[in-house]
Amino acid sequence: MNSQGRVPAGKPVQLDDVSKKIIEQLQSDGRRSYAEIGKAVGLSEAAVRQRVQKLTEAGVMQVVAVTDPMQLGFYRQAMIGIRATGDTRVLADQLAAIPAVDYVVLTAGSFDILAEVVCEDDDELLTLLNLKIRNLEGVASTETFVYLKLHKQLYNWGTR
Amino acid sequence: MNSQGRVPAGKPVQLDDVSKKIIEQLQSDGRRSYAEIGKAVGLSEAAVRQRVQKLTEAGVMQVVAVTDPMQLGFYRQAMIGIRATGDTRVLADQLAAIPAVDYVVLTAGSFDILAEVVCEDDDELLTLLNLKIRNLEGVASTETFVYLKLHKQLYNWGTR
DNA sequence: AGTGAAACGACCGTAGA
DNA sequence: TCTACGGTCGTTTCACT
Repeated sequence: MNSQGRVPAGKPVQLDDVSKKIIEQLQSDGRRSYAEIGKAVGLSEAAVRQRVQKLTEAGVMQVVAVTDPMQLGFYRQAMIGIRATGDTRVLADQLAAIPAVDYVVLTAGSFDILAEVVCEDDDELLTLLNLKIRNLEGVASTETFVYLKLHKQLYNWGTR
Repeated sequence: MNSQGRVPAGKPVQLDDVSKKIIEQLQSDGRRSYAEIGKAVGLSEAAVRQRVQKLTEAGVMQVVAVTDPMQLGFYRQAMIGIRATGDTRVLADQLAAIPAVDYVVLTAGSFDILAEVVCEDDDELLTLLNLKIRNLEGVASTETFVYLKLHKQLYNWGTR
């Protein structure tokens, strides 16, 4: 069970080179078999499986399907910078509850919150902005950055 | 092979409910077996396998490992808003080539480019900003939004 | 933490509706 | 595009190191 957000995190984990290699293997193909990964990293299948299980339980890594919004008919994406009053965490919760909002981060800088939204078209984006987001209590002002082209999107944070 | 970015995209695909359910299954666990998914969606193992293959080839979906930067020792993340001169695509290419940059999008608005960076600490972030990003030709000015708390992060764009 | 082996289950290709 | 089926390979469990 795990479609939303990042895992709460278990214990801090120190990764050796072998675990990093295992993660790299799964980053290029999440369905690669443990046996095949084992050959690539020089470990038995069972050992690979144990490590993957631990890494997953610890919240270091998870294997999931990621989808392309464009291919699914969501042609408008945007990042919305929000200047807020009051507790930004409360506001962030409300934003996160909106289905079209797929990313919320609290920031330091001229915005307090950055929220990424995925919409079918400009109409939906406008409605979302004017009737939902800007109506939330604690939203002082917003600035919208409509996506023209998604240029790079990495999922392999951290191993680089 | 596919660790970087979004697939160039094949043909536009119209998804029926069954395919959407298959994607949902894989979004909650990318290693769930085709047989098990078949039971859940009422299809044979072979049929599920065929659909997953097509969805993957079409670039609608991919199964990959995603990792948590924090757990891997990258304690500083930030979004960098960039105002640019000249061709933003050229600049975006240069940004994308920097390993610490995991996300680059060309936008309309008061920034021309948004780039997310993953760093080990403030030192690395400072170096990155001052010596790499702000030195790139075509960067007029930048604004940095240091992440205080990542609040929501969805990978299941598009099915909602 | 790791290996190896045997039973089981998943995966893959092909044939056929 | 789906089901059915058989061969192959991956996974699981367990005893052992």
